[in-house]
Amino acid sequence: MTAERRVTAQEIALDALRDDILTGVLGPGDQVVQETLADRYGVSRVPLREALKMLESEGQVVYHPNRGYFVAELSVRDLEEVYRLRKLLEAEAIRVAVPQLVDADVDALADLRADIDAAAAAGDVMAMTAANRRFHFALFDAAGMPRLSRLLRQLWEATDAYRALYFQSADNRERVEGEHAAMEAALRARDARALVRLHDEHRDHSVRAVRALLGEGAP
Amino acid sequence: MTAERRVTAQEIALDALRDDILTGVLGPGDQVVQETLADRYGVSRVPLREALKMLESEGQVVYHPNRGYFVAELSVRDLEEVYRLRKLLEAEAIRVAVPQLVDADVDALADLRADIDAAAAAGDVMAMTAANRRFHFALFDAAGMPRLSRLLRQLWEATDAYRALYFQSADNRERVEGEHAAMEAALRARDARALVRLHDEHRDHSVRAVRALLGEGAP
DNA sequence: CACCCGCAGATTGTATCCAATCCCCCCCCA
DNA sequence: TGGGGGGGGATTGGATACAATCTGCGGGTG
Repeated sequence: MTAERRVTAQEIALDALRDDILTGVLGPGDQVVQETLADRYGVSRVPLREALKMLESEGQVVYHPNRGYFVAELSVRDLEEVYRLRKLLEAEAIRVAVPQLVDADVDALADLRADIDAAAAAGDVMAMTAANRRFHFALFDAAGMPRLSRLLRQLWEATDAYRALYFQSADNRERVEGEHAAMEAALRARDARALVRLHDEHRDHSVRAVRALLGEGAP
Repeated sequence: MTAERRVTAQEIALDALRDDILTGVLGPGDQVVQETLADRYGVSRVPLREALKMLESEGQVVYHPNRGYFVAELSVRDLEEVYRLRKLLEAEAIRVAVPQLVDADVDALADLRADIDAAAAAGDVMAMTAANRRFHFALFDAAGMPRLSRLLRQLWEATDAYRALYFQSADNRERVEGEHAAMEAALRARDARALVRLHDEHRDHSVRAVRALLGEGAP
């Protein structure tokens, strides 16, 4: 099912929208002007609107009938809620996944972690955020709970617009590198409890940074 | 925002689709033939497809490019996952909500509970499932965590196609009535721990019943 | 007899077109 | 001066039309 080839314009539009939101081309609060974007993506408005409906039900955009779609803005309150839910659900994913990991899984995770560091070294923030996501979700997906993965993806995407900013600070990138190394050690030790704790700290750092970003952004 | 009047065809289509899935007019595994349904709902295929995209990202239908949309089928494994996630998230909602409840909230919840019993007494299964949902979500929503509410709604909707069947048994209806009464008592006592436990038992009963339904359904 | 090619009907995917709605600015009037 | 219409342009909402794709079936072929 996941192996279905994608050629539809809706998929193109969905990917392009996600990318524009992630990279800040579409910033929080911006209206999504359908004709403009459809032209830019080389599709018509119908598949673009279908893509927007998916983003709407994920909470990445909000819809006002007859007025259009707007990139969702996160309040500090929203942000806290997202991270609180992530804490709950990621802990569950980790507790389920860790006992099932075989050595090959751990090695694969190590490779993914290396990708993050490589992207960081190359100074490619976009590649780094993408690799970062692959690393974390490889672990979450290992729980074998597809709905849980889906919910987590939604929660991560809700803060996509802010995550790229987070990684632009060299300080943050460095700290993340260290945290990921610690995670890998816990993985090798199959220490779920430690891994959960490391994730909690990891999130605490990033929520603090993003909260600061929100603080400036909102007058 | 929630107060926006809805007149768009997409909303009509979305409601109609949800209803058809809930009532079993569209059963698990059925293909959603767009033209047929669009005609039945009195809309064109464009807004119908937008509604389908929302259901897709909620997991109520699955999409195969160039083949169409199909009502999602739940495996026993899916079912267990949905209930496991509900357990986790509902416990969180309850723990947050209960300390914030004022007497008026509890009275409102009692009224909603009365609605369920009234519908049950009238033998109106559809009204009962609707009232049941209002009762539970009034509590969850009281946590003041809109994203949590949204995730819970998605999880509930994933089993909508099976919930109606559950309530068709008089045994189940009777047990649920007793469980709800116990919940109300715990609410009045502001006893979150007891309320969480009652919800866990409540879910255990229904997951068992739905699992039995799935067992027959899948040869 | 199994296989595969290809056609016809059905269904989906998307572009285009037009109607409905909204937003904003300007004008009018008290 | 302030408030209340009321266009007009911009934008969205939706229906239709057509192209692309899939599915099922029949016939030919090894």
